[in-house]
Amino acid sequence: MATPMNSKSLSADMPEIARRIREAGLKATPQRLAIYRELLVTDEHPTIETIHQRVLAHQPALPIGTVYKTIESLELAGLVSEVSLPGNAKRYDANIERHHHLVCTRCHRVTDFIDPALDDIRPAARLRGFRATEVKIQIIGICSICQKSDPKA
Amino acid sequence: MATPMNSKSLSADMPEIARRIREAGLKATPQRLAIYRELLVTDEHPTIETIHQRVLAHQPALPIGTVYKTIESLELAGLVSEVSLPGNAKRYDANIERHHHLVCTRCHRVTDFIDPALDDIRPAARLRGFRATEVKIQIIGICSICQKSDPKA
DNA sequence: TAGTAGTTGACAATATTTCTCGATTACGAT
DNA sequence: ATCGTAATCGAGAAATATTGTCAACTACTA
Repeated sequence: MATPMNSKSLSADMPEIARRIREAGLKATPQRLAIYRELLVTDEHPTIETIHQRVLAHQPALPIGTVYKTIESLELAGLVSEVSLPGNAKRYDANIERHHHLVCTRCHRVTDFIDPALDDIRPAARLRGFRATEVKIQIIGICSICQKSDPKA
Repeated sequence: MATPMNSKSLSADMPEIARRIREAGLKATPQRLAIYRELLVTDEHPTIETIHQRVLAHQPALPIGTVYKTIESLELAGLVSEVSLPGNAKRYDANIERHHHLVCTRCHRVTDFIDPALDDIRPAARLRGFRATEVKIQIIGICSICQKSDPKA
């Protein structure tokens, strides 16, 4: 399999972003391009609130309701996925590759983590009729940055 | 290892529930007993709203704010844990044993799933300094009940 | 270039969670 | 058994997060 174009390489490539949106059956409006782009250029799994603040830097006066609706349509189209994490607000991710998450309990940063070995997990025999389509793994712990800042805690 | 007392066996054993609460350093108030009990007798990972409705059957006029505060204190005491799942409201679980979750995308039921083999997952070498303390696994798919009601979808 | 379905903007409404503070209560110490 | 006290509860306001409504607008198709 060829290396898929990753998120970062898309950061300034608006025509490519527009193409993806149209390919998914959605209209390529400037609001959608800007919002989708914010999700593509970050790996921080931002909330709607954070996405909104960042898009405002480029698109003044974009109402937050539009961010909600846009994320919803991107999610239905399969371009974006909700990430279930502790906390009040939902978080979103434009990384469609199969990947897992490292969750730091101290700084709450969530890092993407790709490991094909984990993808092979198939506890099928024990699932008593459950037909699994996907496995999501969260590794909870302390990230390297937090360990350095206070190694013993 | 002896079989731990599971949640179901506690369902009507209020003295034992009170003992656990005191052991965790909390006062054993009637409200707390009722709320903690609701979480112990179900495996449905209910929301605060659902817990509130169920407790109301036994304790009329209990305000929902008290449910929020009680769940928070139980969580801080380590008796209850938040379960991160898709959806708007947080969900809670009194099952402290190490376990994972089967998430049905059709009926949204979440079933506990214990598999010691999965507990051995240690992707340490690839984690570049991340110190893992816990692995949470969600198996996403279609549960057996939903498969029967519409096998091909 | 016009028609149309899909989308946006403005804002109301609802849902979820946290906070404040005076009243009450569980529990250890008398 | 009663008291003192810190923890907890009850009531309700407030803050935060999300969804809904609908008229105006616009990207895309023909």
